[in-house]
Amino acid sequence: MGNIKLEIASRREREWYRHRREILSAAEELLVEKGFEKTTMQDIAARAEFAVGTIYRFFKNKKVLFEELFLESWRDIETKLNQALDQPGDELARLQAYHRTCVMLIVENETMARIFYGQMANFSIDPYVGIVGEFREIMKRLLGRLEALFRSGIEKGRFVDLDARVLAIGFDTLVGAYLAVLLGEEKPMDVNAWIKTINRMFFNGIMVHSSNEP
Amino acid sequence: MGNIKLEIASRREREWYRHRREILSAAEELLVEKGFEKTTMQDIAARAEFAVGTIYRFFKNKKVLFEELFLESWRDIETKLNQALDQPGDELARLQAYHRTCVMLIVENETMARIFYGQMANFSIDPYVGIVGEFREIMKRLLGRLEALFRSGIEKGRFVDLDARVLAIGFDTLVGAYLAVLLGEEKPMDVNAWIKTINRMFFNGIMVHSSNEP
Amino acid sequence: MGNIKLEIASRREREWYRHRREILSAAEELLVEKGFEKTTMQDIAARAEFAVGTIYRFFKNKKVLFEELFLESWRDIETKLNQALDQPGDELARLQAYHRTCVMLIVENETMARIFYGQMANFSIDPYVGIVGEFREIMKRLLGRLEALFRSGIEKGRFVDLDARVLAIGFDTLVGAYLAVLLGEEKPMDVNAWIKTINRMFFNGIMVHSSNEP
Amino acid sequence: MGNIKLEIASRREREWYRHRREILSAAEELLVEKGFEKTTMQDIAARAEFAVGTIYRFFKNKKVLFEELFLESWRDIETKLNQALDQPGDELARLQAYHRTCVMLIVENETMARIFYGQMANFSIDPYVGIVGEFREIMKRLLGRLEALFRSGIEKGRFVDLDARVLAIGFDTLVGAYLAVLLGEEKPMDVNAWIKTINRMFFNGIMVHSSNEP
DNA sequence: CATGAATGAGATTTCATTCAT
DNA sequence: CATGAATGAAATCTCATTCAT
Repeated sequence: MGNIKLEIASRREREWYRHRREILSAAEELLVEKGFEKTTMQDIAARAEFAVGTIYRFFKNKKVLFEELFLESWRDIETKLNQALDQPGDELARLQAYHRTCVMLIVENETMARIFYGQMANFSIDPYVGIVGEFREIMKRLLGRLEALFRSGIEKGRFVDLDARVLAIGFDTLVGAYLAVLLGEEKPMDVNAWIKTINRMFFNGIMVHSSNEP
Repeated sequence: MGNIKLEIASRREREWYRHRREILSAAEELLVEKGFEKTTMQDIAARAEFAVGTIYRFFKNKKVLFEELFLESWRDIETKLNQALDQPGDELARLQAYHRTCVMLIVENETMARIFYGQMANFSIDPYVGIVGEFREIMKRLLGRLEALFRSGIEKGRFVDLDARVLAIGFDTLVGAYLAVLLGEEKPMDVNAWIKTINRMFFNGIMVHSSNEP
Repeated sequence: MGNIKLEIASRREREWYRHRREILSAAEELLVEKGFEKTTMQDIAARAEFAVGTIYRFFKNKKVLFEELFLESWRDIETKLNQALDQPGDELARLQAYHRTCVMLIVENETMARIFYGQMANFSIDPYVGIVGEFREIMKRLLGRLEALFRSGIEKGRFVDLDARVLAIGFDTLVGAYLAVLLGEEKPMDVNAWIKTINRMFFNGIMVHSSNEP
Repeated sequence: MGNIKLEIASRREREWYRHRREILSAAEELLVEKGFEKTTMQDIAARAEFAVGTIYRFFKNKKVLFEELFLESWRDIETKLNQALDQPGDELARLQAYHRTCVMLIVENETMARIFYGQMANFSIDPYVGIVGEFREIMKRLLGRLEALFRSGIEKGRFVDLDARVLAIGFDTLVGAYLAVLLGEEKPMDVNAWIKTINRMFFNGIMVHSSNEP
């Protein structure tokens, strides 16, 4: 008996979560296709195959819907990047793990990575969704960790004595640039070629002994 | 008589052009403040101190207004960057001129640079402004020139033998990263420190003989 | 067996009736708190601790729910006021009984009295609740009885020869004014002071021999 | 030249005011016919023969529209009643002037009087229009003046020594009762008969020397 | 020409009602 | 029967665009 009840509750819950995901996915698709302001709740409802009213059972309003869409993805991204930075190994190994994770994220989760990875910062979304703050916090935390990593490398004499903050920003930006390429190019660039070239270009520039062959 | 008419016509023309600029400037200000969709024609009219109807004498509709706003700025940016790349001197000197011009453009013309330089991506999401194509063309032309420059440097044995296209993209992105910093930081970063660090980091990585002290 | 069935039926019936009351009470509370249009069926369901669908097993629709809510209260009020007017004693005594009953009703059953007693008017504006007719009938019957009482008093020479209808309306309105005071005042007025003053003011004005000390 | 300009401005202004009145009148009609919540902006626009958007050029939103509708009428009512209370003559004369003015207001301006005169206080309008406060202030001011008048009469020994506040409320309510009659009756009651009876009934009850024959 | 009042299509959001579980 | 998720019609409000003055 208890099991049956539990199962029923569980099924409901699972269904609820599935519907929520369907709505968020529809919203994500439309966000890419039409942008935030041009995506209407009618659009989302139609794409998710629900009635408009149903959308509002899951999300208080349009703003909240998109905020939750962003936050869920961003937090996932932050977690994964943190895991990369927490890997065992020296500074170089960690940065390379960060790099690989970024590329993976971009490939796996293009939409959100596109927005998250440097390409968002302000635009059409900015004035409407009051979420930029959270986004900036996440960015600030990640940049802070990168900066610490570079500082540690500089102190240990592994990296040349450049501004750790600029290095962190530069590294992060370079890594993110792959996205811009993905967007702009008709034929997507080869991931490995990209990683290899960035590694050489960037780390050759900052390693004290340029014996870095990844 | 003919001269007078010409003068009158000329004055009219100049006035017409001046009004057009006032409208575009108002639109630019509002674009930064409120974003594209949230900026109304009434807003623009009020800011430019014209009547709404008057705006429509200058621009067929809202879409065209913003397209012309972007195109004018972007073409100006392209011209200036081309001039930098056309300077006398070797590849390194030209890249450094490009770099300096970018920073100058960002500082002088933040609004458009912000949109142009790397922040464009989620603008590309918005199909309303059907101008992304033109933007990509400009980018493609500039990247093509950068790529050629790198290829030339590699062929002359001045740069290490990396993929010229990746180098071009990487360089351009790094240069544009200054904008992200401007946006994200409370206290703006020192321009010179930035230029110096990027120069070292990047060119140390790709110069065959790292005797580059700008 | 028959008895058992009867008992079961009876218990069901009693439960059905109890649930119906719970729903009506919830609706009444919300009516006061939020007004008719702003009270949603979801609100009522939540307050009554039933599911929305259940509400519809008791009442065909929202309109009917509120109609039944009003009618039940109003019929109760009519019954009690009729009992007051049926009391033994002369005209004055009956009017005073009517008066006391009104005050009691207002105190005991503020919500409905508020709607019933004089505050109804701009409810009559609302055509949604098609119940105004029934309300008017009840009012008409009660006013008719009051008018007859005044006419009888006038004929017996106990009241001065004024228009019985206007007297009835005036009396009824004065009595109802206590409600307006209850609503408008921060510190509620003393019931006894109110009754005493109204008695004197009103009956002094219409009694032939003003020896009326209630 | 100046005159022409002035005239043009004036014409615009007059037209603006006229349109505003047309909208308010349409809203008032519909308020009586359908109630506040059931009256839609579409309704008002259709009745006033404007487009919906036009209504919003005159009133920020529905709430404000109705607030201005009420306030304008209420302030007019307050002014007229104050004028009645400011008339030369003794307390009795002023109260009778107040009474006559009320009846006149009710007859001339039924809708607003209906809402203003005791019949509003709380209902469908209450939870939506945040104007009840202003309404109560006006009521409080008027009741205050009535109370002072009664107190003055009591002190001069012209009225019997009853609670001045209850007298004020009672008088005001009685006077307003005519409205309830207007609403409930098919054949409207004779104004003069009403005034005469109320005068006698009420003032007989409170005058020390009942030589009051108006 | 310039003006800005008027327009009305379209967006967001609510909520009475239904119906599969 | 009870439930409450789903529905979609309808309400409010916005704003690009037109056009009489």
